[in-house]
Amino acid sequence: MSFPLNPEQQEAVHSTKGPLLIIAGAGSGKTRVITQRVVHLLKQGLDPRNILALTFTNKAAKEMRERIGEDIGGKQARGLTLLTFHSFGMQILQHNAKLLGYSSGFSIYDTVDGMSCLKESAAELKWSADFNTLKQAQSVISRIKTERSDWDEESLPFKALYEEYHRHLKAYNAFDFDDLICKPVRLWAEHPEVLERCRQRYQCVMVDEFQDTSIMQYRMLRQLVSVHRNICCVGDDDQSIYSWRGANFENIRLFETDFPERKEIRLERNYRSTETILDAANAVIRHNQYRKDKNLRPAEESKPEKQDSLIICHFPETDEDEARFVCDTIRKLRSLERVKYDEIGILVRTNGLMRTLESHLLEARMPYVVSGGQSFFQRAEIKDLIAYLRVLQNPDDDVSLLRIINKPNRRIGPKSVEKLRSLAHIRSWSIYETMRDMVMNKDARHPELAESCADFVMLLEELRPQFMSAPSPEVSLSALTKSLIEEIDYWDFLLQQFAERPEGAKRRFDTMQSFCEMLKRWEGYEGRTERTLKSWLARISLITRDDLDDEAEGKISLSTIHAAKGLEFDLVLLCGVEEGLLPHFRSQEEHAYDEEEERRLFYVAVTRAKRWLYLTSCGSRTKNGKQVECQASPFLDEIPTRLTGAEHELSEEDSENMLEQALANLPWLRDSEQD
DNA sequence: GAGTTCTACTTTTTT
DNA sequence: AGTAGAACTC
Repeated sequence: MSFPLNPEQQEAVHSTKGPLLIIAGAGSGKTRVITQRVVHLLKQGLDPRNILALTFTNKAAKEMRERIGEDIGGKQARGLTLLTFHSFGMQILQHNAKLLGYSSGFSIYDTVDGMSCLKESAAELKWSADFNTLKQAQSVISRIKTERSDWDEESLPFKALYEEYHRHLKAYNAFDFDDLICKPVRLWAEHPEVLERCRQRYQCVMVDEFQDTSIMQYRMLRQLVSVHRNICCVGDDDQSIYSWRGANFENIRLFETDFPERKEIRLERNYRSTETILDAANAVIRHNQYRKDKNLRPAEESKPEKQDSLIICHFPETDEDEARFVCDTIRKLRSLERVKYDEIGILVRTNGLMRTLESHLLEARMPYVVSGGQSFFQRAEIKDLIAYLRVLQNPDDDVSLLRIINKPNRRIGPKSVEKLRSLAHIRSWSIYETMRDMVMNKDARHPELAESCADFVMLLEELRPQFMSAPSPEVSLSALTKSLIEEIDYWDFLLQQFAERPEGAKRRFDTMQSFCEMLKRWEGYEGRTERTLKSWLARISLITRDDLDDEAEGKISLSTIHAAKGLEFDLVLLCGVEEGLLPHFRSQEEHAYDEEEERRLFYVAVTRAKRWLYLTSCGSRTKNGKQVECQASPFLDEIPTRLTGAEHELSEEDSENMLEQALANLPWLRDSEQD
């Protein structure tokens, strides 16, 4: 990737005034352009404090920060604001919490926390809502808050619940994910002086993955830059795969109308993939109607020494065969083409498909990492631990408090909780305040309740000052957290819970230990300015996936297509290219647009491949324990047949080559290390 | 209030 | 298949 910038890229980097829209096809060196542009701005003498760069994932932010650091040195980039949209929103809220009637130690609720809050709100309204209705309510509320839809017949019945939910959030001093965007927008509208300060500061704004912005995020941007209009958005409508969480790729068109004076640059030279793969990708995406027309073409400079391989479509009988085929292919290409493990990506549409693949990789002793899937921070034991920390930071957080009130068992069961709740309600206090008052004032009316709450209250009262004054030279947060785990004897609690399977308890306990290790590393990081509990909580509440993929080196990536966006591999194996999976059947019921999104997903998967692309589609697969018949995905037919080949049996020559390679690889003969 | 057994259903994707 | 929640028993 050390080619000089091509003319379009040059232009993008050097256009620093006024609105700029960069349509960047897959593999067109987008990240490089953004980082170079930042570097260029800095070299022009712009104060890094005046630059705001927004991304969608922590991973992207991290990568960009590293690349800028490499180019210009971290020191010169200090003060640069390079954040995810959500972190940016959170920062604004932290600085202005008071104006919204919050305090700055607020909690941030993920979907699960939000659901418990919603449940309580429903109970408050005497709704006997079942889980599915609540799920629906949650998605309606989110749609409203991202401005995907307005109140209509479908959502209106939930309006009372919506309001109650927000009353609860506020009482708990908590925000949900969507609040991190929509509250700052409202804050700016109601307090122009706050907006003005931001405008003054951020003279130059850049947005990555612009096609993933929601309408609310777009409004946020527009508010921010409407005066100086120095905004650069980089995106690719063909890679918009997040509309289910509010992404609105039409924002690209909105941008064109709102900023008629914009400059528009297209990056269509692809530095990543072989011509075969590009042809396939172009052919597929052409079937989409709602898109900006573009065509990826190979960059002239790109490597003629690499020969083009056909795209292999393979149709195994079952998912077991598919997994076996994946392992065989990896073995073969490693041997014949010397593909390295970390240049291999196995992509799937749904997390559910990973299990079989994983077990075969394990059996074949192939090193791999999974990205996507349940995050470290969503595991029950970690959520418990975080709930403790949150309650210490923010005692009004009833949701977190209730999560741990009886973990480990303190004889505060549903009955007691109900009582506490009604007492709290009467006085409009938080549950913690209610408990504390009861214990401290030896409430004679509820002796048993006060009795059972006493230890818990005393524990928290004792811990809070310690945590609040940490870190001090003597005590670190991580040490405190470790002792917290001891104090509550979580280990014992786990043993009880996993009486039958002590390994399960062990695993969970280890997870908690690694949480402490992470905290320790975070604390130890020298560039850190704030090491308080508050900032740690803020930091981790926006990490949903493990962006901390430390040890991906030398390992195969097993990933959902969504999680693979932005990555590239020499060899991509896309599994489960089946009707109902890709396109996913849930998408077929709804809008016509959704078929296009599924196609974009397929397109994203295809364009991850640099040299070899394998697509598999099974005759049947095990789903939820039962064997289900499968049909090949219609998307497969959109790849011109001249580009595809069926997988052939290994020829004699291949086998010989493989044997030869294997021998050459024997440790005592090998002279050069690989992987 | 805690522990046990049974049922139902899950996940499409993630900040 | 595995888990979470509900119902049921002590």
